[in-house]
Amino acid sequence: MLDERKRKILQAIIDDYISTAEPIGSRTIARKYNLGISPATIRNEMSDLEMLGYLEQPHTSAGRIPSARGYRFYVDCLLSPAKLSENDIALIESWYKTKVRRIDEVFQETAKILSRVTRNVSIVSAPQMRQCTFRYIQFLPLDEERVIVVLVSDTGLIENKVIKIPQEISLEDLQKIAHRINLRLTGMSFDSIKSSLLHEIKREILQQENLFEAAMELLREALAINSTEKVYLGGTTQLLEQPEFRDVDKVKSLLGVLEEERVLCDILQRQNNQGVLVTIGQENKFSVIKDCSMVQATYHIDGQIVGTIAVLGPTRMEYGKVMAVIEFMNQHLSQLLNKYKV
Amino acid sequence: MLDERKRKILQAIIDDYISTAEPIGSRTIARKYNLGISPATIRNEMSDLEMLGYLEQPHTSAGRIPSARGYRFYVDCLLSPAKLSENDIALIESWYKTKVRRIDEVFQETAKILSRVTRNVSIVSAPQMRQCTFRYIQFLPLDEERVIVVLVSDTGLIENKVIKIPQEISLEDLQKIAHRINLRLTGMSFDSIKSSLLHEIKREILQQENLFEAAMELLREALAINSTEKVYLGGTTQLLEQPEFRDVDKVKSLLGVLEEERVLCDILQRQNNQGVLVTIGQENKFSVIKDCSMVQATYHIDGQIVGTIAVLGPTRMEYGKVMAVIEFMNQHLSQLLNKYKV
DNA sequence: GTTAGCACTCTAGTTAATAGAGTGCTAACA
DNA sequence: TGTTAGCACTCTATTAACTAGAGTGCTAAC
Repeated sequence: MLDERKRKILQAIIDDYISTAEPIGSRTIARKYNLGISPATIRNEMSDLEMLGYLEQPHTSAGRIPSARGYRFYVDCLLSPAKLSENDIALIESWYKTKVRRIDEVFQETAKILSRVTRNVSIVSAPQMRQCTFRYIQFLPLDEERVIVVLVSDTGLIENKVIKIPQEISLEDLQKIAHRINLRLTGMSFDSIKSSLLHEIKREILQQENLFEAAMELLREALAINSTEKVYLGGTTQLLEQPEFRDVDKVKSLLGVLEEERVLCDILQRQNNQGVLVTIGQENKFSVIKDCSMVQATYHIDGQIVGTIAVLGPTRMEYGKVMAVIEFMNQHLSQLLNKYKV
Repeated sequence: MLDERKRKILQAIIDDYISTAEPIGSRTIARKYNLGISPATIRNEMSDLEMLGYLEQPHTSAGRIPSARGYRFYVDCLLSPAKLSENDIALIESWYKTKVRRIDEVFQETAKILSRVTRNVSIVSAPQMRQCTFRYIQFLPLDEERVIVVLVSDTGLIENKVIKIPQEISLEDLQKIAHRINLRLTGMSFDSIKSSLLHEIKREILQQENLFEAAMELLREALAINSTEKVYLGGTTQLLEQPEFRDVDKVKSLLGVLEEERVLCDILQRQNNQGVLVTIGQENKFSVIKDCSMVQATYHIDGQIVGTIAVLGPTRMEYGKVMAVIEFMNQHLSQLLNKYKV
């Protein structure tokens, strides 16, 4: 659709704008990039590119900047698949190694690394337990009134919670109940453990005389552990580095949104294909980030979607690098999680 | 030291400055606060107050603003102990109630509430396990290569971690070891569990033939769980609301610091008395927050210091309200934690 | 001791002027 | 026909000059 020369000029403009954040004029292009044509010719081409919607002008006598459509074309057609630099890879791997591995630390650390390498805000959603498979439930003693419920998933996720128990139930009772529950639920996905099933188990335990009611309550509470999805955020400070966020009010509105965990979950779109997804400007559903771009990928365990990692920044983003980082980190994280898996 | 009239004027100026963030002139004071004296008189008094170091002038023809010393006097002598409004109390309690109680959620929630009510940044340090008492250690199965170590403290803190086990050790072996360890360590503070003691236990287990080496490694790893102190941060966005942080660079440097968990720990000073501690401007040891003030309190369980809650904001802070909130939340949190305690 | 009056100071905001970057058009050129 | 040089025109950002306003500090009167 675009001839070779237009592509080259568009690429030059976008590359330049990404690194300088300043509108680019025809002279600059002619000087910096040896395309063998004069500024005047470039001017004509730029005018065409603007007509076609790939560029826009902040005002008449300024240079051009890429439009959302320009970025889209850049990402889809102009970007050669970049490889991460040796340096970055080494950096990433060393960071991962230094930290002790508790599973939630892995996510926190991933968010941190992502933001440092890309110099943008990162969002990492942890696997939702509800998508995992039930492995077992266990009760540990705490005191006369309370026990610790430990819920373990197939993927090695562990949740614990302190809950009250009625006086009439002993720890031994609970452990018996846990045993029964485990027999019935092991291997099922948390999602498929519906209340109908719980009713069945309840009937079974009913024969175990009077403790069913309390026990059921307990179980329901225990299974409620995994209701909220966890999201890890990294490098919100990076926002302030970007010239497009020189304005405090802009930062404020964006940071405000990022603090809301629920909104974050919504922003991340679950997707099923393995690739890296780039959303540019208004393509985002949420108006707060309509002048931001997001690069995200979803990681899997055994083909099951478990979570998403993403980088959020201004539309003027180093797409090539960010995409490479996201891809690399995604693989890395998947590997790491598979180690934890049974 | 200051006569009644000077106090009244100083109080008026600081009150006004706290709410407006603008330098105050003598006319304004005369108009807003009915002190029964003319602007000229107030001017003289203000001049005195400046000489004494309680006020300062941004430039000759501007009004006066409080100095750090002025704030200090205000906090120490002028502030009548404020009570929280019914409204705020209701708000706080409703917030606490809505959330499910997992112990780390309590801290996260506390940070959030603190920042919302005070409209400032809040910092909450969680109890360090090392200051708590060992209750028991338990191993739960995960797969052939890994087990989950669960560490439970006296205060109801629970830590878990997935660790590798050498092939030659069975889960039963581990449980025996756990039993022995528990016999020896229960009731001791984590801090007092030194390597010398571990050596002793090692010798004991040694008789249990070949698994001591691996088991010790395991235990050491397990006990390392609680090495890092956890800090919860709330409402960093609130910073941007304050006019003193209109400047992006200021925000950047402060937010950058707040992202470093280690620095946060250092900023919070452990203190032994029960009261609320106010640190104003340069009184802070850390230069990054030298134009900030901090209000903090330390919460206890059984007289043991376990953690700190704090509010950080510009020196121009609603000290009265913030102090009241900190005090209230501190008590509230202590109660809550004592519920979790054995 | 308090107050009114007044000259003086400093800032923040407004206006005016200027330099610079960039465009678009026209006409010449290969 | 595509490319290029030249030039007038446009718009912004920066600087400089100016002004209004708020506030002080001093003096003299009450």
